[in-house]
Amino acid sequence: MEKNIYKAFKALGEPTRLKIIKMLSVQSMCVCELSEILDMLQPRVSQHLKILKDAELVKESKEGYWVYYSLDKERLHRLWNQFLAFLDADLKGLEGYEEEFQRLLNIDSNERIKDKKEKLKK
Amino acid sequence: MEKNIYKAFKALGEPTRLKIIKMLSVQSMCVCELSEILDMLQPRVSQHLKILKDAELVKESKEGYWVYYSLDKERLHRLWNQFLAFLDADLKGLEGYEEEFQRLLNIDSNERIKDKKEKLKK
DNA sequence: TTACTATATAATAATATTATTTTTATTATT
DNA sequence: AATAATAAAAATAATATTATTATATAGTAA
Repeated sequence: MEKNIYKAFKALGEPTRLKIIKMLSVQSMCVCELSEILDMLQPRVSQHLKILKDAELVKESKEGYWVYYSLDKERLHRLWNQFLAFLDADLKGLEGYEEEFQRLLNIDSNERIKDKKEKLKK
Repeated sequence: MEKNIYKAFKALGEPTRLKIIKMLSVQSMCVCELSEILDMLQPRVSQHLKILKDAELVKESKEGYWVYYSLDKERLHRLWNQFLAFLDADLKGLEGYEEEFQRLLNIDSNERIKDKKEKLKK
């Protein structure tokens, strides 16, 4: 789940792919149209589309020669909601943060509280 | 504006930085706390924090030795709104898409309409 | 079949990013 | 002043990403 989030942000965090996404927000297009409109070589467009597809941000449909790509707007909203949920999630029990949670407890109960105690003395 | 968007997504699209962001969602922390909780070397944490700061996703405040970092949640919402506005924006007049807009017009008026005409003939 | 079009994949070179190690700067403490 | 703690910056090595060039695949048409 967390991996999906950073994968999708990574896919969005590249200028060529953001341009492709913007073009697909206008209308669905095949690779050759994207290639011509963006004035980029076809393999470059295909490679970036693959990354966007792996991140589930675009969908494809074949029509004859052509492979039409479209923006998955529903997925975009889901991504953001997942991200917000990830930020809101309790660290305790959050997958992949078991050790971080333990170390955070130690920090809290040692350093920080010790600091506070010292400050209180003054 | 568009550059800010992809820069922020790029900053979010990396596992170490996403972890830092998650930790800061729990509470503000100084570099040494992040470093210990995440079990990472200090320069690694500082470098990623710099990238997050450049993307304006975190804010810093100095207290004695310590530099405390906090998550700019308001900025996160602004980022997403900017992104949605970018997707909704009319291509005509959108900064940085002047040539793409022209080429899209040509595509539309040539290839696609030609295709449609041919299909209508059948 | 043969030729043609669109797309994907593979290979390569150029560039960028990441993590570590080392050094420097700043602030606090003795 | 001298020392210690925190953080940033610089240097380096390892890795990953990007764009291009070349090749392969798949659908279509003659």
